[in-house]
Amino acid sequence: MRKDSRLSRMLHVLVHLHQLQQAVTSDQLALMLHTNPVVVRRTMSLLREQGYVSAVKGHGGGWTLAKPLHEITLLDIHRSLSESSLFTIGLTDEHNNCPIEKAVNLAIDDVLQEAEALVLQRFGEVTLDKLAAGYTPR
Amino acid sequence: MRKDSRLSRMLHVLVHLHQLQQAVTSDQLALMLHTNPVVVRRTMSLLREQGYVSAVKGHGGGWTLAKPLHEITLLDIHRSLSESSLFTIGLTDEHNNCPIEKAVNLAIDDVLQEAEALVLQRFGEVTLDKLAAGYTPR
DNA sequence: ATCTTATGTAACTTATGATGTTTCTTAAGG
DNA sequence: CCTTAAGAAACATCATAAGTTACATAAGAT
Repeated sequence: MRKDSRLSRMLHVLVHLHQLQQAVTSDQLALMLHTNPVVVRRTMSLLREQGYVSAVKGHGGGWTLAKPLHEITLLDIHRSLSESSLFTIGLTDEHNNCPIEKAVNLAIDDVLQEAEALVLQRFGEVTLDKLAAGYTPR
Repeated sequence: MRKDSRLSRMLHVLVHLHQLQQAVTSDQLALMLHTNPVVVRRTMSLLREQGYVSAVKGHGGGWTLAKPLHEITLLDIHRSLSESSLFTIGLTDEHNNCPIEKAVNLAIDDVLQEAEALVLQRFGEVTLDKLAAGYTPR
């Protein structure tokens, strides 16, 4: 299945924005991400809506951080980007009255919910300044 | 993103095969899953290759369990179906030499690997006879 | 032997959502 | 007024599970 690489891309962008300390245009970010400026604006605008970056039009404009890196976690960015599930596994809903289907879905969902909770907790523990400093795994 | 519901569907099928105690045709399973027999064969054949079910052609033929439910785990079926990742999140590989990209990917991958290990462990703990008996979450 | 029933399989279409692209509008500084 | 930037609409592309069509193959029934 096609992967959603927006989290990876946006984290990459945010740390660069911090290091550059000046407005960066969508065109420049697009070059950095090997994509095009419309994709950058589309994704960055989700972060702007949540107050993590701000955008300025016209000469000297572009994108800047609206919060310091240590106040932003992976979870913040993940939540800004996606309302959809973390997993490629889906449940079926073919029979509302089949106890076997219910048991199967319950068993799978039980595990996935536990795993999702773990991911969200871990994402919440990592602030972006740790990425700038060179992240070392647990 | 489109979900992969094959695990849910196949578990459902396997428990039904156990309860029916007789060969069930792809047409019958397709009715059960609200799909068509070719999709059933395509997916079931992955389980046949791993020895969890067997298929017989001709009159009275169809699919039967090749192992008792208590010898099959969710992990067994999951592994039979998918070589692809469990997560919708993907990493980027746009710059091999950017330390920030490396740190970002490492941070994300670290979390996802921990979560995947958890899922696989939990899947390995659940045998299919537990689903037949009415699964109760942990 | 032939017919019927079933799986096996190849080839193609569909659906979904991130990604990519084109084009135009709007805002702000020079 | 020109240039530079984001904002936004509309459409194309890509990958993959799912769906579909068509035909081949095997095994029991008659």
